[in-house]
Amino acid sequence: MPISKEQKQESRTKIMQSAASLFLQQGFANVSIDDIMLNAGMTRGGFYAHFESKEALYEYAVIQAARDGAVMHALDSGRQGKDLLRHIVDAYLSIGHVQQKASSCPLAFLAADVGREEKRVRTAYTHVFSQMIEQILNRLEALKDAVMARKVRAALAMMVGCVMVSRALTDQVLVSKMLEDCRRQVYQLLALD
Amino acid sequence: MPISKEQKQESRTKIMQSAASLFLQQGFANVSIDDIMLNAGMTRGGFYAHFESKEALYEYAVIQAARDGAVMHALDSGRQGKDLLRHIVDAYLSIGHVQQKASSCPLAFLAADVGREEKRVRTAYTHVFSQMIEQILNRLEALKDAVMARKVRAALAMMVGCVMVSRALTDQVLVSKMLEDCRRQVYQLLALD
DNA sequence: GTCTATAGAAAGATAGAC
DNA sequence: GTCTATCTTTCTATAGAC
Repeated sequence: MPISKEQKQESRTKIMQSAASLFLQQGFANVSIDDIMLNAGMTRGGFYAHFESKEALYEYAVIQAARDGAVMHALDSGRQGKDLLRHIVDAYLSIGHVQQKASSCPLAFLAADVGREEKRVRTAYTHVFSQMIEQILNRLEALKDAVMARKVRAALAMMVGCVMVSRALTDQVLVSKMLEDCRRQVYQLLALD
Repeated sequence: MPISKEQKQESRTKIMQSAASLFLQQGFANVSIDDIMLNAGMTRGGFYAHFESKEALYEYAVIQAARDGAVMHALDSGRQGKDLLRHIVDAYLSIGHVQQKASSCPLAFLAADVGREEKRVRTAYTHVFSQMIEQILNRLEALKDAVMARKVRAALAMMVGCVMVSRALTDQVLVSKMLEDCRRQVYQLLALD
């Protein structure tokens, strides 16, 4: 790849990472193109050399957010079977995930926004969701079957709902209960004890 | 109450209902005060006789959304015990709840937005969430105990996560799987079979 | 490809008539 | 209390220099 093409790709990636991070923290509508570009170390005007509109960027930002997310990193760690599942569940249903807005799960914190977007964005979300399920199942080896697939989907729904609700709550005792209740049920559902 | 006070209250309620409906469907940031007032049958200027700002309204809109929601209506239906639980779960984890943006659960579709708001809004959400759990438990009579409370919280998290994710997905086969998987697990968790 | 400057539209909030 | 009119800010997107 020529130098200029490489540099363009580098800028493009920076923009997508910046957008993914800001959309996760503040929501699509609350982030301006100015915010995205300054956060990426550039200025407003350069944006349209990479994306035709803010909406068009959203599609790629969803995929970028998944790539940078904690679940994908856990999948890259080489863990397998129940060890992998425990690792994902413990990290996901933690106070840190509720409090630190910096590294949040895109499946949870982009869901409401994405549900209101056009088809292209929702298709990107669907792809990310399906791939995440599939990759988890592929690391379960002997445990992988249709029943396990159903359990993983249900467990993921519970984890997503738990962190979403918890982040909106002000009562920290209730947040702790939610995390503990859901962790316990997911453990039981996936037979992780 | 004098006529004028009654009329003011009536207008105020209309504004809150209009806002609750629009915030649920489009998200807080995508709805303008103009939208809210026109949807309530009034015009822009009158807004500030009722609320000091759009943010201040949000707090009351969260409570109004819960009052108008399907779960509260199920609680008002007089059902009790497992019959009530089945009724709530079946209505919640349905294609209708995923597709019809008109009457959505505020605990799910306001969560991401509320999590980014100031304390007053999040306190209103916390109050709504706690009350919903408490009211469900109070209708379970003999079934009500600490273990059941844990199960209800976990079940609610799964239901919230399921409809949130499902509404963002484009693959309708996957949506059906999510709804069915979660319904099955919630039934098992709450012993509704 | 990235910059500064700016056009054009939309939004939150206020002023004053009735 | 509700209306129309308007101030001010902010945003998306474009134009033109380098």
